[in-house]
Amino acid sequence: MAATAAESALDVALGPPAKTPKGEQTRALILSTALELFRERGYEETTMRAIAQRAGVALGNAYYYFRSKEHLIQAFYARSHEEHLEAARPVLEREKDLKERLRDVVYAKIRTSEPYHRFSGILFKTAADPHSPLSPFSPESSPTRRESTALFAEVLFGSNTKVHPDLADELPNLLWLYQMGIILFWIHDDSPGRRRTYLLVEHTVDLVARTIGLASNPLLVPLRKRVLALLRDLKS
Amino acid sequence: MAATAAESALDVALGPPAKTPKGEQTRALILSTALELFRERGYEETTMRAIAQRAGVALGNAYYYFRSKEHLIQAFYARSHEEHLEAARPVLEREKDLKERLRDVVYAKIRTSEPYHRFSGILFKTAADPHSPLSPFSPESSPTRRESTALFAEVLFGSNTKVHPDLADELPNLLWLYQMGIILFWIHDDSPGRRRTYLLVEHTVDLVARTIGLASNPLLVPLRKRVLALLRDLKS
DNA sequence: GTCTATAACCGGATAGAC
DNA sequence: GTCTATCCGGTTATAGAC
Repeated sequence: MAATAAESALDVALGPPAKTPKGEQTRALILSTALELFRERGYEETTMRAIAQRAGVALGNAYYYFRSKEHLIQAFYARSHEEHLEAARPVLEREKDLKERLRDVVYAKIRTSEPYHRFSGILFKTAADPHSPLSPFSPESSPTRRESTALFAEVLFGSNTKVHPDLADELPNLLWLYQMGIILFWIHDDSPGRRRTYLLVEHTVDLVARTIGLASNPLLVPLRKRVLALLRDLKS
Repeated sequence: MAATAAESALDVALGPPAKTPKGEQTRALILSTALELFRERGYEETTMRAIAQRAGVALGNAYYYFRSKEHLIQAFYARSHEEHLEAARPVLEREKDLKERLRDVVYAKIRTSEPYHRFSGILFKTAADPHSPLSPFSPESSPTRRESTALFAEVLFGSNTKVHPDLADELPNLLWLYQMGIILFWIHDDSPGRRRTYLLVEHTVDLVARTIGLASNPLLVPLRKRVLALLRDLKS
């Protein structure tokens, strides 16, 4: 189920041309060559010509499969999410405590992204541009975003913390946003072993989990209502 | 005082060549022409050749004053901050309530940035890359950032809210970060009249101001200590 | 120190032949 | 699906004028 969903996201991310098995193979070759070079030299330093050459295809052929250099990033998103899913699955099956689940899922994201730390800076570059189809908020990214959000829904509803029904719709989105914030921090984090990022997660995850648990507390009803009203208004 | 500081930031942003009055004038001409074109057509669609042509200078001359197209953005930062300062000054003199001060200063930022809303997307693109000298977190940007932070220090300490001394060092930074978050939202906000952004500010500013006021409350000592410890650790 | 003119390089992107 | 040729614009280089 999760795997099927991930594949569909990949399709969207990778775009139309994927008819024949051979074509599929060529695209995969180009993509992995590209990521290889990105890891080795960084994004800016990797030219489309270099990618094509190492992959043993013509420049134009690379553009046949990927509309632009940036679209390689979109494909990377999708692949990265798949790896995240896989790394997160065991935790979700084993652990039932919300805080632990949340922490381990976020850790999984960071761990699986680590080989691309340098490259990810560029990734966020395109992410911040609202009109780019590569923005995580863009319609083009919505499949991957939806799946990523679904993962957080599972973090939430598979835990033994009672989630107040009012929050059920919005919380997964907010957790996804929380993870985006962590990643933004991680991108700027050059401490050894990404110490700072882990520190930040360790502390904030506790805060988040506690807040979710407390949200049912009668004392917090007005605050909860207010936050929910704001969220609703922001969408309209 | 504020003006002097702003000028020094401009100098850094604009770079070395600025000896003669004539040169100063030429640079200003190139910059305003560029911003004009950015506003009209957007960043990507504006070529350096077009900027040079409309400014009536040779292409090489544009590069004489601005190391790259992106460096025009750095200059834009500095200019934008100056306008923000100017727009914020009357508020800071008139109003003493923390919440009002904070809101109006953030509003001033949004209002003065409004003509560049489209362009600002690109701006954030480059901002998000941690290795770019244009990142607001980079050393190159630190003068403008420092001044921007100083503005929030004034918001804080010029108000009639008692700020707990433990927080004095960090709060201005956090408020600056808060404003960055608002701007990130604003960039993605295409609602008429930027309704959503104003809504978000309206609600969160209240939360922020309240939290600052409550931070002295004995009940919150443990939380305050914890947050401060985290912030300290994140820097080490 | 400022500025012009012009040519060239490089790499992302496109067109069109096969 | 794949290739070659070409365009376009950021950037650099040069050589020289005021």
